[in-house]
Amino acid sequence: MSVGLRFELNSAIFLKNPQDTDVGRRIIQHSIELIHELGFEAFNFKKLANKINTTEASVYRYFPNKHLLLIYLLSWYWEWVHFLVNINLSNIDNPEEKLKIVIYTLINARREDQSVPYVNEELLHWIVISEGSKAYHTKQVDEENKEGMFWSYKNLCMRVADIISELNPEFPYPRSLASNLFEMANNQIHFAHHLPRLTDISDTDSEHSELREMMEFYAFKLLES
Amino acid sequence: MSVGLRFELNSAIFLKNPQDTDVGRRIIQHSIELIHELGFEAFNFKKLANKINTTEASVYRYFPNKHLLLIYLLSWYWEWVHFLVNINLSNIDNPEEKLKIVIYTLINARREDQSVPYVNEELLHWIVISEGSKAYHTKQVDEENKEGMFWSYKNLCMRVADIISELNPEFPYPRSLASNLFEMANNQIHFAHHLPRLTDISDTDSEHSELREMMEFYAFKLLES
DNA sequence: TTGCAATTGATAGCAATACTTTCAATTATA
DNA sequence: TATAATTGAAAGTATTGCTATCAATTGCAA
Repeated sequence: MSVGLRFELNSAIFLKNPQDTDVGRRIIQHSIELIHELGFEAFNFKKLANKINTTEASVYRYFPNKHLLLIYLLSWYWEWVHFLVNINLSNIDNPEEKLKIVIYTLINARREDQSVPYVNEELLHWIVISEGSKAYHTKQVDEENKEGMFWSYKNLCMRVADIISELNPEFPYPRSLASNLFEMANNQIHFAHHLPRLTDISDTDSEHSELREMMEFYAFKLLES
Repeated sequence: MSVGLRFELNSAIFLKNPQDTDVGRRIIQHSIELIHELGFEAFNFKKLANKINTTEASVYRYFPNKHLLLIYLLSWYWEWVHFLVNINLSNIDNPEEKLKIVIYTLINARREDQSVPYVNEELLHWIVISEGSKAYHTKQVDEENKEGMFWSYKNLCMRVADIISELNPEFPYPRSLASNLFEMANNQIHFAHHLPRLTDISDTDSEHSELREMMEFYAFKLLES
């Protein structure tokens, strides 16, 4: 039984596709809850196995370790955002409008009603914000990158870079601006929440409209010719 | 015997000031080398103790755990950059010039000749780039922040925010721009090195002059009125 | 210079983590 | 209904993260 959306993630990330089985989907669902609850450091496969009434060994049959599970969740998230971006851009021609929609979707993906029963997109967004950068801040980045494990993130990033270039073909830093917008979106939310002196946006704004305004200001100011 | 520079870091970070003793300074020196060599995840106090011919127990007498040792090293780095910024700005009045110098110092601090015998500033810079964000991406951020453990970073960031406001008092996002410049400096170097499709700057440029140009472009474009 | 305090070294130990292995029971599929 | 794939159960191992104890050494103060 296949339910709802299904993303084809790089098979180097997992040992057995968790989208295919009940245990697999329970791993996804409850690892999101547990990582969100405990933080990535305190999270482990034993606790996860207990929570979903299975064994450590079974979890290890899907993922070689918790780091790859994290990469899996993050890739899933970026595939999902990419999917939403595609939907939201389908009728749009004006590149300015496109960039605005991208910024909106980056920040507010969780508000879209496209959803998957075993994924809590809002919690997953918090994981992306709090733990996302750990995916590629390791000694094994290069090998993992060679295996294509960051493809989902890079691909979406480059999609945005293309829109930036479309908007202003003379702009010399489309990729850096794109990746910076992604990092900024996450960091500024994180700072607003935990280190408020590092940001001008407030933590109370659950729609992130201040952040959205700021990011639009950044992007369009930088891109004006 | 006190040697060279000495920074007063928040005493909540350590149990005993490592700057004061020989073992302490060896901990600093060799933890930098070892974290750089192994990455933060594979680094631990046992390996460190072996490397400096002491015991695990002794290391634990200085730092309660490796996470706080990381925070210590990062704080040391930001204090040191702050110190260099202060020196480099001492005769400068023009706020544009100030911001340029800040950007230069952020990226090229390791080239300055002010140095401390037991700290390899170049390696430490790599640690800041690769492991820096792990300091505040944990479940304990809020407690640690309450204890003032991120003061060095926040303080320098706010110093830069002040320069930004001086340059353009109307600019609505001085803190966000400051923190974004910090994050950008690190991330773009990291990307150039490991995930080159996420940036427009190249990895070959050891002086980071491309990055510097880009960051100046960003800052001044955003701040023009 | 003796005497006390602080620091370190050496050793041991313990609970938790990150896996791996084996084998039997169950479930899907052909 | 046979066969393969999947899971559960249990046990085991090496490493990690950390604490405790006590003796040896060193620093400093009277």
